[in-house]
Amino acid sequence: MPELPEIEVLRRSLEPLVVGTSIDSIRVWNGDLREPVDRRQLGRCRGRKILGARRRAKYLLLDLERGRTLVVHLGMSGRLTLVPATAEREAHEHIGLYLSSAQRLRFRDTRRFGLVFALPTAELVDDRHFSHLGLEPLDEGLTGVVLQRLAKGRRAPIKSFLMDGRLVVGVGNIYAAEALFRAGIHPARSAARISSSRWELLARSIRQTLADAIDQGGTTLNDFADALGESGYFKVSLSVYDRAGEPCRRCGRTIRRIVQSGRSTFYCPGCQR
DNA sequence: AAATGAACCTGTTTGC
DNA sequence: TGCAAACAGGTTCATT
Repeated sequence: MPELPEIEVLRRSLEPLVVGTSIDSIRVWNGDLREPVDRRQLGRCRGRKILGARRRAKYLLLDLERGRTLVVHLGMSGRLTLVPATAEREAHEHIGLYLSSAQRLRFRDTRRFGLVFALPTAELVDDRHFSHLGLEPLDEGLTGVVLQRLAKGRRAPIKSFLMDGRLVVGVGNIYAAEALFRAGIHPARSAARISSSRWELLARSIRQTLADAIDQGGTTLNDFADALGESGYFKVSLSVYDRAGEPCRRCGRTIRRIVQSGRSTFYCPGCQR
């Protein structure tokens, strides 16, 4: 479900609800995720107050008292929602964080591509999950000039470039397609063969697309929801993603679906060159 | 080094 | 109707 906008929406919805509460206890019903849950390490979060909620790439970071950070990644199908502490365990609910507010932060992930772990806050930047990550697209550092420099010598398609987390983070399959549509760039075009002016346009398009999606609560295709279970509305604004066979809203040509690196790509043959 | 495909999972949709 | 194949928002590893 989740690309940068969805995680950011989750972060913003969660922050006012949990900051200031303490983690009273932690229950791991099923520690079988992308990496096995380290119950011991997670247990060290117990008794600590939640000080803030940050985001890095598609990771949600809950900063705790005394220098620890709880990290959550939703993978493809993960959800993190706040429910009453007494709520029944639901199907595929892996972990419950019982808070001092008598609520439970429920992590559930059907496909188990997600992650939950904790570590000293100071070790975050050097941790293997974070140390190789690229630019945050909403930061000032993401400019056409910088992107073009990163693309030097890369002949892979621009869509693969955008989805490579070592270069730019947070842009997944939906928003790569949408940003390229907005910039009028064909997804199969080699990254090395994009002009300076189009790199500037693309940088702005990425930022605008993500910002718009955040404003509309993210994209709910099947089951994305914020901390209170609310769906996002950006789906109705999608220009190309999952619209194969339908007419382009801008030029009327039929949206196409191709496969790149094993993932579906959607684009308009009229608007994107 | 860069690029591609497969793998990790379960649930839902599609097509014969 | 039933069954099997295809497909799904991500990341990482192995192989060219």
